[in-house]
Formats: sequence, C-alpha cells, structure tokens
Amino acid sequence: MYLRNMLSKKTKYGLKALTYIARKGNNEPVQIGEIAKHEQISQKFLESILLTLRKSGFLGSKKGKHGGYYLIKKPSEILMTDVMRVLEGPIALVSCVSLNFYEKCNDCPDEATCSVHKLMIQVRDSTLNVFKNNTLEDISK
Amino acid sequence: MYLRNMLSKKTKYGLKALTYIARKGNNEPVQIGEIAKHEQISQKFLESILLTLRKSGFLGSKKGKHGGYYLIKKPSEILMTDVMRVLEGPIALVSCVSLNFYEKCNDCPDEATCSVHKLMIQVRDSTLNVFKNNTLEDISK
DNA sequence: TATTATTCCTATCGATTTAATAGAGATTGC
DNA sequence: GCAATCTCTATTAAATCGATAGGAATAATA
Repeated sequence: MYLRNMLSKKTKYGLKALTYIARKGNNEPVQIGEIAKHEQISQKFLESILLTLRKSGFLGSKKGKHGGYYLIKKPSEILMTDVMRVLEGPIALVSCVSLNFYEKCNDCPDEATCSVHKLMIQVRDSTLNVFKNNTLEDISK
Repeated sequence: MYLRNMLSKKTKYGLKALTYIARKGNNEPVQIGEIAKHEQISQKFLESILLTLRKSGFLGSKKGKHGGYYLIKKPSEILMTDVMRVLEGPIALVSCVSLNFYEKCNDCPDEATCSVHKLMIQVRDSTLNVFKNNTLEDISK
C-alpha cells in the first residue's frame, strides 16, 4: 500500500471539485451533493473544502433551492499557484525556502552552507514553475 | 508559525548527516554523537536514521570504540533521487503518478481525465529532474 | 580479562494532523 | 410554509511523527 500521502485529500478533492465545476462550462450553481456523488467524495468533507474555496475568492455561492457553487473567474484566469497555496498551504517543503511564509529554521545555524536549503530551493522553484504554468483550464482539458 | 512540514525531519536530518560526513573528506568513521551535536539533532533519533541509511547501502558502519559511519560511495556518485526515495519515500505526491510505487487511486474512475493526475505528473517530473541533477557532492559544496 | 565507547534493535509515548461525521442554523425558491 | 441547500461549530477516530528509553552486541585498548 502506498503509505506517504503528501498531497492531502483536501487538495485533491478541492481540485477535483473545481475541475468539475469548470467543465460544466455555464455559470449555473453546482450543488455539493452532485459533485460529491460524481467524484466519490464525502459530502460533509467536501462542504468544508468548498467553503474554504469560497472564502478565498475562487468560488461564489448561492444558498437555498437551486443553490450551489460557481466559479467567479474564468478557468483560464485561475492559477494553480494560488489554488495550491489555499488548499495545501506553502509550496516550499521547508519554511526556510518559502517565498510567502519564510521562517528561519530554529536548528540550522547557517542557511548559506545548509545542503537541505540548497536542494529545497531548487525543488521549490521547479514546483512553482509547474503551478505557474497551469491554470484551471489547463488541467480541466 | 509555519505549519505544514512536508519534508520530514527524518529526511532533513538524514541529508544533513550525509553532508556532514561527506564534508569530512576522509574515510574515517564519524560518530553519531559528533554529528548530532554539530547539527543539533536528537542523537537517538539520528541513530535510527543512520541505521536506515546503512541498511540502504549509503553508509557503512563500524562498531565499538572509534566506530562510526562512513560513506560507501563517493559523494559524486550518490544521487538525490535514491537518497530521497529511502528517506522520504516515493517522490510522487499521489500514488497514481508514482513511477516506482504506482497504485491506482481507489476513488478516481479515470486517470486519463483526472485533473489532479495531470497536474501531479508534471510536479513529479520536475521534482525528479531536480533530484536527478543533484548528487551529495553538489549539495555539500 | 575488564572496561569503555560505540553501533544496533525493539518498544513505547505524547503531540499533532487528517479525514470524516454530526447536528443545528441561515437562506432561498416555490 | 416547506423543502433544499449552503454555513458553521464541535467532535472523533485513526494515523503519523518526532522523540525517548533501555539494553544487546561488538570492537578497541589498557
């Protein structure tokens, strides 16, 4: 069994939900239940994820009958960099190489000579590059 | 405070220890205690990490007085791809894009149309590329 | 041989995080 | 008014992580 799960289910489900909504094409609100059923996601869990995406400005919502969630921007304008930061958190694997959430490691005496730092800077940049070059439209194709 | 810690301390400490040993240059065994002190790592925790690295063929060990750990191969021959797989586990963030530990996601009905799959393939490749292009020598400079 | 320094091995623990669940409240459409 | 839907808070079970403890095995050396 695949043990390490470095991409949280929150992110995975969030991306799937955004994709599902994007693929619908129109601007009609899509209901949580419909997404949960199609993507085989726990509805209650998905509720909290969509709420996060709404509060972060990716989704709009409408309550009551025929309510649901809809995209606020065009899929081509939704960058993975932004989505990932909201769902998964900082992109850097260690705080000392984070662009947006930098923090010195409490143990490491000198970043300039730290081999982990040196390696993780590169991983950050290459990952960031992927996220910068992918919009919701790209991954929904 | 930086919450997500996607790179485990095991990996971080393991890389630091390998670097420490590599920087010594000679082939004399280096003791756990010395590494732990220098790198500010819990000695007991480091013991288990070095044991893992030995069992995986990166380090040799010598017991008893004047014992310790030493590199089996030259730093320039130790690829980060291999080290990371041993310390951190699969490089892919989700099992369905893992080259060495592939497993179908139990929920996802079709990888071909899965947006998460599409994105994570790219992340895997770019990260793999970084690890392939870095040896222990490179990060120890 | 006795002593000391070191690696080796197993077991356990506390804290944190994750994924999921429950239930009630607020709003909207009909 | 009623049903459908999002909103919010709280709780829980399981897993994982980092750390710790204690002793067994081995090697050097006096």
